[in-house]
Amino acid sequence: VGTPPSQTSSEAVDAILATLRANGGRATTARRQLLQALFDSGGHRTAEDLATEVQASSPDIHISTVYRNLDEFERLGIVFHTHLGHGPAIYHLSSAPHGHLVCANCGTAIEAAQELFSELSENAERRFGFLIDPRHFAMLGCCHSCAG
Amino acid sequence: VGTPPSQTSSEAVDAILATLRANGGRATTARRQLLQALFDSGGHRTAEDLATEVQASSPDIHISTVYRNLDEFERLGIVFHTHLGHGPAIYHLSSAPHGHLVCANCGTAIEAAQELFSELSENAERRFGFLIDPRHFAMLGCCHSCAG
DNA sequence: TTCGATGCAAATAGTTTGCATTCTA
DNA sequence: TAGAATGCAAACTATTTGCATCGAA
Repeated sequence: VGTPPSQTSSEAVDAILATLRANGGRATTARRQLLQALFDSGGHRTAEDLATEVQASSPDIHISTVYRNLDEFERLGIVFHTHLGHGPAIYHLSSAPHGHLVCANCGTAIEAAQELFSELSENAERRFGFLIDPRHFAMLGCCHSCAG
Repeated sequence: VGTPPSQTSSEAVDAILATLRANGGRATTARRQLLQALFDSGGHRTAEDLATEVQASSPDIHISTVYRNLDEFERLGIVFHTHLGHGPAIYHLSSAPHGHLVCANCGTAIEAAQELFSELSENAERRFGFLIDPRHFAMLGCCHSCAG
């Protein structure tokens, strides 16, 4: 489910909906709006954030529909969810894979490209035969300004 | 709150209770039993596991008491909690700091010493001034046997 | 015109909180 | 005997599910 940079977000939404149809799914208003919200807000949004956003234009779209669609999109590899700490999961498009560094003190989240984790991945594979996926977790710690 | 290897677990429990008293806290049955359960089971237990364990000898100890005491112990640096994935947090004594590698497929958790993360920590500090604490998070991925 | 998707309400899991009571120091 | 800790019930947050209805293909 690639998203060539030349596409507008609405073209990208249409492309995803076409993929959905091809998989026996249906292109509904809720899905179109949710995808548009994901493209528009490009970042760390909770299911509730996204629900609020789509409800601005379609007030009847229920949060359970948002959850169901986010799950479905995730199953298809279109979105990803991460836990930045306690509290709600955050969702984003999976087009730009990255990990997160979250300050335990102030909550600031830094996006970190996968290659930051490459040595760790090599270590884990060599020692344990374990293949790390740095996208799923947030890494806690202390950010520059909180460390003072 | 060091725990010299020569101590028995019950001596270690007494030492922690003494620390608690020194901090204006009180040495209650619930706390003694909870600490003993933490020492006995040396590893990844949920609050509910620990409650069940202490309830074997003291059926009236409530899960909310367990949560309150785990929080208190954590504030004092005696225990640590981690999230291995969705579902309940797991608690352990903080004496042996380690991170976790959790298989997204089968759920197996590998304990990994902090030094596995040393290059990642250096990278994060150099690039973002971010000080990683690898204990708080679990690292998802795929274990040796699931990778096949 | 079928069956996938939705809205709603209710259930669920994990954890936290308010408050009267108990027990440690 | 003061006030820390407890037991209990109820609240709370994030998420999931059952079911009747709606709507896309």
